[in-house]
Amino acid sequence: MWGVIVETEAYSQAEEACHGSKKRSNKNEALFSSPGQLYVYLTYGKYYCVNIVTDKSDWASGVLLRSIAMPNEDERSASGPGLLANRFGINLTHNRLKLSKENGFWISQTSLYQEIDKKLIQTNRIGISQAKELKWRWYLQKSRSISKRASGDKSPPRHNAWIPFAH
DNA sequence: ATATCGATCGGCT
DNA sequence: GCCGATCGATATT
Repeated sequence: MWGVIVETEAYSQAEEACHGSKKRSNKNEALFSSPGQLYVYLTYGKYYCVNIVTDKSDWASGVLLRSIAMPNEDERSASGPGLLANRFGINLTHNRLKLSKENGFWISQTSLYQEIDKKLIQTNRIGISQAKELKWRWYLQKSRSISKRASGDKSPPRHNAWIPFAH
């Protein structure tokens, strides 16, 4: 099972919206681990969210995977962090997992890369109450698989599918 | 088109 | 008891 990551958000210990900005505990320990590991948490009692740790150890950081466009699937099947985790079967047992082929989860460049329109929109993160001013959310402008808009965002296009996964 | 709301639950106060 | 890095349904402009 695979797809193209089309929407992400960044989080860092340096700002208040990051789960690791205030306390370090068993719950968020993964955020402080080394790059390439997963930080998975339960949100709203219902959904899991998946981050990839990016910065050095002992410095909380992560990129939240928000949407993935998948071939031969509904364009919204992994459109949003909770749906994404669901679709890929990721839960708390994957917390602290290191990305690698051996572990069954990894990221690589796709052969479709040349065909994809790589224009990005950079805007505000969704669902946070602090550090709202930071524009640390990015998505592929032409993707049809973007999650709901942040307030004040312009609507992502739902026409003009950006090539690969037309049904 | 935006706004509000309920479901659901582990961790914290 | 309160609160979420959510989602889908419903209500309202």
